[in-house]
Amino acid sequence: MARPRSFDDDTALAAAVDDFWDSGFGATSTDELCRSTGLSRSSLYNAFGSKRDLYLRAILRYAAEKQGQRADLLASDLDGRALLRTVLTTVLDEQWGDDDRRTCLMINACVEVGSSDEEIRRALADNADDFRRMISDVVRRGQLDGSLTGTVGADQLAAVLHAAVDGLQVRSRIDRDREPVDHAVETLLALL
Amino acid sequence: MARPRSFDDDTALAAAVDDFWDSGFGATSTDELCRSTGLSRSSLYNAFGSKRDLYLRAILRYAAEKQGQRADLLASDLDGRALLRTVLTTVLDEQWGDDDRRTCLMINACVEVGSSDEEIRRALADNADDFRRMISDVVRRGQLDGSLTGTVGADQLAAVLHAAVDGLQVRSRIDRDREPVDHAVETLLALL
DNA sequence: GCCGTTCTGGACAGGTCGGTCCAGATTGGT
DNA sequence: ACCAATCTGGACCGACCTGTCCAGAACGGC
Repeated sequence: MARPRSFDDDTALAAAVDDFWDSGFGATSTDELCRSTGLSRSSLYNAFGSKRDLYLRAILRYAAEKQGQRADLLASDLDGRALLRTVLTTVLDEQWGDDDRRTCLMINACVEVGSSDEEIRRALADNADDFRRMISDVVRRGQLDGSLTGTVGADQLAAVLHAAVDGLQVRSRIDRDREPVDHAVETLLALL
Repeated sequence: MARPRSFDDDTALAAAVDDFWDSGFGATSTDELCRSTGLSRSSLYNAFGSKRDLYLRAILRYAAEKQGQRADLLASDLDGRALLRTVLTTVLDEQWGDDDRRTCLMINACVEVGSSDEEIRRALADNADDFRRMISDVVRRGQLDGSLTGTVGADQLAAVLHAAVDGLQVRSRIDRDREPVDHAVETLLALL
């Protein structure tokens, strides 16, 4: 009935995720988005509407991917304490393995956009809730198998652990050496 | 010998701090800096050199102010645990009292600029070290007066506490209700 | 009152920004 | 072979960006 699209939406979206992750929303130009996706301006705008809409789609895609990775981790048969350590170090591994040592796209978006766009805010909050729920599941597993102490509720601990790992990412942006960050993870685990 | 400046450098700098805190480095235009400081373009560039130099000065000024506030807090005669709670809630009070619920300028700068500018990176790292040292002092006080347990070293705990309060600020950007954040502070204190 | 020096207002330059628009290309259905 | 519908390349728009420049203003010292 009509001319078909000559590119794959999700492939283009993946490239946009990387751009926004690199430079944030404001500092990513539509020219750069065209370059990295390989799309012309018209195709980009025809497919995604606006830079802001594309940003929202990028955040949702990133969040869905992360949620999948979390499910994979939960399928592990490690005990609760070991799995919790894995969860925390996996986040930091990803950051320290990145050339620019980028913080999680979600943190970047929280800081840059925050609550100024309700739809984006909700996407960020949903992702944060998902992550906290996952951490809570891990802690609960540890409390049941005895590898973690059970004096404080898993949901409460998850909120603290989530905040701590986000803060460690911020710290990793400016630290030269990873050792203090890993040390903080061990200190955190020693408290549980 | 020459025409004197018709404005106060530090007053202008204070206005620049607020601009950069509002919008970050990239999204703050030099026009906006002229408007908020009341300076003309020539005066702004004559006094501060470039937008990047002004940004660095703004960060240093903000850090110095924060360091002063920390010294004031340390002069309190609260016991360690109560003072630690005050330190953490003061940070969050400031954020939740702000209309845009801005995260600390240092966090913003870490996320936006990171290590891409060595001079700025050092300023951010110095401030983070100062803050951790202060938290460490507070924890040590608590361990000496018995209000906090002494099983983990104060420096180690300070790193965790610093990360947690930074993470809670990120969370505060998108949460609608402050209660979960305060609850996390209490959970954190319950672990010590 | 004049001089050397610094400051100031505003115009200007050269580039980039997000977004629109349209003519022409490309398809599936008939 | 033709149509309706969608996609695509690239020109284009008006706004905004950082930084420069210069003519003239405003001072302290003499």
